[in-house]
Amino acid sequence: MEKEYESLDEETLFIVSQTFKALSDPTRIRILHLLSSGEYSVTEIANRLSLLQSTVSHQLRFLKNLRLVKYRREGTTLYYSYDDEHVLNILEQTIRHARDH
Amino acid sequence: MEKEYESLDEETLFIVSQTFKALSDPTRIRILHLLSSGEYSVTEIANRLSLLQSTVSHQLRFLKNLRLVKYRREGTTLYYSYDDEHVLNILEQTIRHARDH
DNA sequence: TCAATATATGAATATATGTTCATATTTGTT
DNA sequence: AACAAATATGAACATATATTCATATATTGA
Repeated sequence: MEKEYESLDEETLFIVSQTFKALSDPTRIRILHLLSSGEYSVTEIANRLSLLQSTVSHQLRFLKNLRLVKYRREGTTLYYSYDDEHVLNILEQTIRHARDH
Repeated sequence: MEKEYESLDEETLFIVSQTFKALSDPTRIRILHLLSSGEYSVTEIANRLSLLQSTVSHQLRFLKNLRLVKYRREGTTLYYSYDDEHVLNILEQTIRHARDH
């Protein structure tokens, strides 16, 4: 029934907490959820979600550092998309779980 | 391939962010991970994880408010255990994911 | 090279959060 | 009622965090 307890090493603890921290902010959740439907430029994300360009850029940097998103350049425009299917699955799974209240 | 985008309502966003916030702190992760192996009293949790009783109590209240843990009384002792299998699964899944670095 | 567009950056601010200390509360025992 | 044991609570503090504003950087085209 219950699993064997194995204490968590520092590194695992850090990675896990960072991952969930990324998913704990409403703005980042909205950005990641939008990216689950395709790729969007910074400006598009800002417009779609009614956020300042600066806010989006800051949060994308955060997500980029954790390798949760990636981008592709086209001229002066950067198209962002998700880069961690596992984490995105967890997010979408939790959204569904939250929706059936 | 990509899922249809459906904007998140306030309530869903709140629940999801709160859930991940619970999982974003190392202390709470350690407590929940310990509870995944059985039920423990506040003092036992504090001793096992080398935390102050007060710290554990505060964090357990946090987790209790989100209904992630529950307790059972036996005299003056409260035995805590997890109360949300779905969230615990997500945590354990992410720990495994983080471990194979 | 200049202008226009898209994005990034840094400082400032306000707010949220985790831990600690001291103490209160609750329950059971004598 | 008095005491001990287990847990909860509240205030204080230090730190982390998200957003905003102003500005910098980078790319393209004329």
